Amino acid sequence: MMAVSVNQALKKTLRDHELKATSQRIALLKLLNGTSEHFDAEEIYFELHKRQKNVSRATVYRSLEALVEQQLVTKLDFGDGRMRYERNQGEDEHHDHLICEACGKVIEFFNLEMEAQQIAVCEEHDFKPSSHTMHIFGTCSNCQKK
Amino acid sequence: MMAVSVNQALKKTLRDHELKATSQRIALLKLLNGTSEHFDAEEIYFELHKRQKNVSRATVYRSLEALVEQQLVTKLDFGDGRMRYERNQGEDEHHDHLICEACGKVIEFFNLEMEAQQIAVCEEHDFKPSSHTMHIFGTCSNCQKK
DNA sequence: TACGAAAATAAGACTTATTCTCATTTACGC
DNA sequence: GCGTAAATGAGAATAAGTCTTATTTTCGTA
Repeated sequence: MMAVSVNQALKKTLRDHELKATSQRIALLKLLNGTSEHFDAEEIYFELHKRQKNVSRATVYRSLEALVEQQLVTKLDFGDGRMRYERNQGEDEHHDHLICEACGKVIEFFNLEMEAQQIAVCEEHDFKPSSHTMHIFGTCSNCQKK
Repeated sequence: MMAVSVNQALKKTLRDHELKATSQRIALLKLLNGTSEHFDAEEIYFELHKRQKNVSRATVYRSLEALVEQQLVTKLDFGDGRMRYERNQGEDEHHDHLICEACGKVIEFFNLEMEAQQIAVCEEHDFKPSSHTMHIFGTCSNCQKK
């Protein structure tokens, strides 16, 4: 059935990144794969248990770390004291975030001009960038009306 | 002597912002005022003690919170698990940061075009911004040579 | 200048996200 | 199928930051 080949694909993805294909990592990837939410570690732990995958908290953290290192997952810091995680879809799926302080909603955006300016700033300072965070905090359309 | 009038000025600053001018807050402002470093709470605690101001940790956190709320101080999150603080110099001293992952050096920059793009993105999404973080991580000029 | 209410502080207990330890289990090349 | 290196589980440990409560301080008013 379907599930088998999905698992096979995830196994291959993991192995292609020099990670052992443990059932825990497969479950974790599958979870992040199937959502646009930005889960934190505790939510991931809870969601996996809901799906009968009793992965330990330590493994959640360790696996996420490994996946982030392999750039299969991105670690996000929205400034509220815990990290969030999102699946990297393709090669060039980079985006930034608008974060609503009222309802927690996260809007993803990409702005080429902004990226270009970042590169320009780095060049000015002879700085070699490896990553960046661009988060705009404020109030979303919906929450402004309330 | 000099120190008196500096203290008087800081007292006025605090009172102008509806904060009681306690010796702890004055010492804290004076510390941040006199440095371009981005101290974390523990460093501030340590520096104050070095200067014979035995402010408690709780007060360091509470005072910083009050100063941030009054926009006298900016709270920065460089993603390493603790918050940093910097004095706001004037009204329009906003800037972003290049952070060297090798030596920890922080380079401040301001890019008008980038700020303009941020506003444009917000308008596109009918999003009302209150603040943003733009941090570029990478390797500084010096560390690239090593 | 002294008084008193409200606010701020000190000290340390507490919380919460994350990391570490170590005994046990699992993946996977042979 | 075997052996070894890597991964996991369970819970202890850590660390940044918050909370509690008794005490002290600020500052408007007398």
